[in-house]
Order: sequence, then structure tokens, then C-alpha cells
Amino acid sequence: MLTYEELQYFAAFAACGTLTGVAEKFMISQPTITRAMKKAEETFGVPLFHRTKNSICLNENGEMAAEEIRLLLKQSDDMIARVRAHDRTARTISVGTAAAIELPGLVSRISRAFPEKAIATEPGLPEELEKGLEEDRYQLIVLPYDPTDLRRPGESGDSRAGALFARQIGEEHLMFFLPEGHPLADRRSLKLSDLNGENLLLFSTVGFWGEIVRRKMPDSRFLVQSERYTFEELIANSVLPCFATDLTLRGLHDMGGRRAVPISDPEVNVRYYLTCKASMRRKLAAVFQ
Amino acid sequence: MLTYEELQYFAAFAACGTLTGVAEKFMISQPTITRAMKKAEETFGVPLFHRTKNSICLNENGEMAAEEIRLLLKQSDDMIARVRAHDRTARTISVGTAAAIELPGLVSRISRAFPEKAIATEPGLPEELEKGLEEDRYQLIVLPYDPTDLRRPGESGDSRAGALFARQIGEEHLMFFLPEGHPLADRRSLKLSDLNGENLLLFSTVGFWGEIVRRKMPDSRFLVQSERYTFEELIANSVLPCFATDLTLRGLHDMGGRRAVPISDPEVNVRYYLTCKASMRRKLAAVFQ
DNA sequence: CCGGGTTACGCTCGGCGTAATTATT
DNA sequence: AATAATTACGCCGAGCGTAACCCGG
Repeated sequence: MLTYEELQYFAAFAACGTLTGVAEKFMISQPTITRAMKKAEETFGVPLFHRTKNSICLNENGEMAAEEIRLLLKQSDDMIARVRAHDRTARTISVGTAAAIELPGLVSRISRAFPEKAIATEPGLPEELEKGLEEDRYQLIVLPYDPTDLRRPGESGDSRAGALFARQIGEEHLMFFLPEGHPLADRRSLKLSDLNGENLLLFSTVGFWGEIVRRKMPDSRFLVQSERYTFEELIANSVLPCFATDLTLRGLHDMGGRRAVPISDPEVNVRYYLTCKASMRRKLAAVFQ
Repeated sequence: MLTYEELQYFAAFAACGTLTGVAEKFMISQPTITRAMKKAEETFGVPLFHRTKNSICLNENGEMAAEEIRLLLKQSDDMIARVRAHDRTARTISVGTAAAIELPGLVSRISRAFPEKAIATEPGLPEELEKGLEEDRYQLIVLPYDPTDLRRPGESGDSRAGALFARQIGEEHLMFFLPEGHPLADRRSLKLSDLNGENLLLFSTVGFWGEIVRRKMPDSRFLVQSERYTFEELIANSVLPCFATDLTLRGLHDMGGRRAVPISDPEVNVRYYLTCKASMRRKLAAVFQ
């Protein structure tokens, strides 16, 4: 039977057409290649080459064998990659989250439940997260809605809903921060549409909030900042009205004298749901307490 | 990278569960298996075993790796088989024939056209032959009808008909052989239905003739003989009426005093058509002259 | 004669088996 | 004590590189 190296030599010969070339490519002596080709021919048990005294090239069998060997080498590499990937996913829990910032307590809750596992968190849009959960790229995802709620608009007809298990783990509320002197700064509460048309500063690392406000305030322009430092600098050095959520506020001390005004639209007062496949509920029970 | 043997050892270990068992199965020393398993673990780069001081078994990664390796071994074997099959079909012409006996001149005609190729002939029913031609198991087939004749009943609507090329290469006529004194022995010609209900001896290596007569003589029973010697003995030592074709007669000297009576049904006076895929017509032109 | 393939030959070290070791039942 | 895995060690031969050879352009 041919070794992995011999298969490589054969594939390389099909690509380059000369034994010397293959020897140089692999930095070994040329007779080794001669021997490998002989062994290949012997292994297949059929002629693979057309030979003259000082030249050699693949015949029709050889061309086919080369194609088959290329495939086999790929399959071999893929096999190892699959096992490695399997190992990796077995020792880490992948969490996808729609929340722009780390939900307080989420990671510690998981690491307490599975002390021996690594935790990989990754932000993403809800749609991508649901897809990733379906395809086992994530074991857990955080969604800004209850995916098991059948009254939920949109994909409520989706049969997958029944295959999920979800539980609320937090909430987040978007607010306006309006500079002193802004005509609406004194209001107890506002709707998104009240500021439609104005330019606003928005701190967000994912498009989740952006999508909502863009839909509800089609005439506004949003200065989206994903760098926290830049966002803070702009807060301090401008009089632009801006968005912030109660969760982002935790690390944000100075809003440049702006007044916080709650927003009444239900879309921007979200509840986060920690979600897993229903089939994984038992294994992940400790995470849900 | 793992050798073919090491992959086999791993697969065998997954099947038998003990290193000693694998060593015995392959009739090699047990430390060799230990080393092979170590090398496998090293190659994959992830733990594959759950070990105690004197026991070893596959962990979850190992189970997956074993499954992957089984697949790879199969792919490897299949690869070699495919190349061998490719070579075989390249150096032999496979001919499927519906004619019960060698059509005179067919083989010599092919070997004259392709002196360097081996010729493999194989009997079969027309339906199987057409399928085999379609799937390239045959390069040529002999059919008892013209497959390109669109007036032909049955699958005339079949679009494949246009993809075939056929040319008549012979014919064969079934006859009754009736013992002296049989009430119909003196007739110049008979129809199959004339003897419906009588038992008849039939020599045939394929079901082709059998199918026809069974359809046209539903009340008869046929004593089908595929052994030529047995058939001849029965001819000599019985007074059963029997079938024979003009082609089979060539080797048959003594019909036990029976009278030959031609059969007028068109179904049993067949013309044979040498057939190939239309796409192969050019390459096989020499066979068709 | 140079580029490329094959054959011959000697050496090295990868990998085998034997045997000793350790642990478990 | 028996069974099973691992470790240690020495030997052998598969397989490498060097070198010589052959052939066609």
C-alpha cells in the first residue's frame, strides 16, 4: 500500500510532469521518486505511465489515478480536520450573543456549570445566531426576544420554534441622552419617532440596535461608533443627542451633561433569552439553574 | 501521517477493544499496536483514548476518529478498485448479447477491428443489456430488435433511442421439431398458438426465447434446458416435441428423427442488431465495417 | 553533452520483536 | 496468578542518497 508521501509524490508528478521536478519540490533525491512511481504502479496493479528510455508521463490510467489520489489526500486531510474540530467543540462551549455588551453574570454562570470547559463568546445578529445554533456552531445563544414565543411576529409559523428552549436572563433598555437645551430634554418619556430626522450618536458593536432604530427613524442619520473610546470622546466633545442603554451605562460615567430620557417603544426595551436546542436542555440544565 | 496498516490497526481496535486482540488478529507483537495507537493520537493531535494503568479504550474523539478511518480505508480501497476497473474497461471490449449462442462471426469481426483488445461476451436479457450499455458496463450489445426503430412498441417514446446506433448482424428463427406421427408434423408452417397446451423441450441459456414462448403459449409447460448435453440426451431418448433455432442447429446433428416445422409468428423470427451508444459510433466504426 | 530516467550499492535509522515492568482483577 | 498496557533494548531490513549508467534532443 502507498504511504501518504508516495501519494503526494504521485499527485505532484501529475501536476509538474517530471520526476526531477517532484524531487526538487520535496527536496529529496530523484531515485526516490522513481521508486515511488514504480510502487504506485505495482500497488494499482495496472500500467499508469507511458515510458520511453529517458522520459515518463502519465497514461490514461495514470491521469485517472492522479485525480483519485488528489481526492483521497483531501479526504485524508479533511478527516483529521473533522476530528480536531470535534475535539475542539467538545471541550469548549460556544456562545453567540445578540447583546452588544457582555451580559452581566452570563459567563460566570456558564463557567460555574462547566468548570472544565472553555467558553467562547461571539457577537452576532439574531438571525445568524439562530442559524449557528441550528448548525451546532453554538451550543448557547442570547436572543433579544423569546424564540419559543409563538405569538412572536415573523417566523412564528416556523416549526423550529418547538425545537428550542429559552429562558430570560436579562434585559436592556435604550434611552435618549439629550443635551441641555434640547427642546425635548425635559420630557419624561419619548418615542423614537419624536426624534426622527435628527442625527444621533450610537454606540454599538453589533447591528442589532442599529437595525431597530433605522427602521423606526428612517429620516435620521446615525453616527455608529464601535470604538468605546471614540464614542466617549464624542460624548464629551459634542452636543449631539445620543443613544445609550442601561447596560452600557455601567461603564460610562460622564454623559457630558446630557439628560436621560426613556424610550417607550417596546422594540427598544428588550428582554434577553438564553437559548439552546431543546435536545440539549438536559445537558445544559446547570446553565439555566 | 499514519500508514495504511496503522489505520487498519486503529479500525480493528475500535472493533475489538483490546490492543492484544488487534495484535493477535494481525499476527504481530502487541507493542507494535501500542506504538501505532500513540502515533495515531499524535497525528490527530487530540486525545483519542481513555487510559488507566493497564487498560485503554476509545474516548469520544476516538470513536469519531475510528468511524472516519473506516470511511477513509473504504475510500482508499474503492479508489484502487476504480482505477483497476477503468484499466480493465480500457483494454477490453465488453459485449452483451441477447442471442443464446455465439453469433457467427461477431467475435472475429470485433477482434479484427481491435486486435489489441480482449473481448468479454456476456449473455443477458435485452432490458438488462440496454441498461448495461447505458451505464457503460458494455460497449456493444446484441439486441433481438432494432432499438433505433421508433415504430417499435413499448418504449418508443423513450428519448434514449436517439442516443443509440444499431445495425443488423444476423437473424435467428425458432422452429418446432415434432416427432414422427405428431398430428401436426406434416404441416409446412405452424403458429405458436397451434401447439399451445403441449409440453415442449426448450434449449436456452437465456430467458429471451423463454419469455416469448411463455407469453404466446400460456397453457404449455416448457422443459428448459441450459445444459447442451442434457438437452441432446433428452432429444435422443424422448418423443417430446421441442424447440430449436436455425443457429443452434449448426452443432446439433441428430434431432431424433423429428420433423422441422417453421413457426410463422414474427416474434420468433428475430433479427439481431449490434448496438452501441451513438457517441461511440466513431470509435467503434470498424466493428460495423 | 546536457537533462532526465533507471539501476546499483552501501549505509543508516525507523520500526519490529523480545523481554522486563507495572498495574489491575 | 493471570491479563493487559507500557517501557527498554537490540537487531534487522526497508528505504534513502550517492554514483554510475543510459538515452534522446
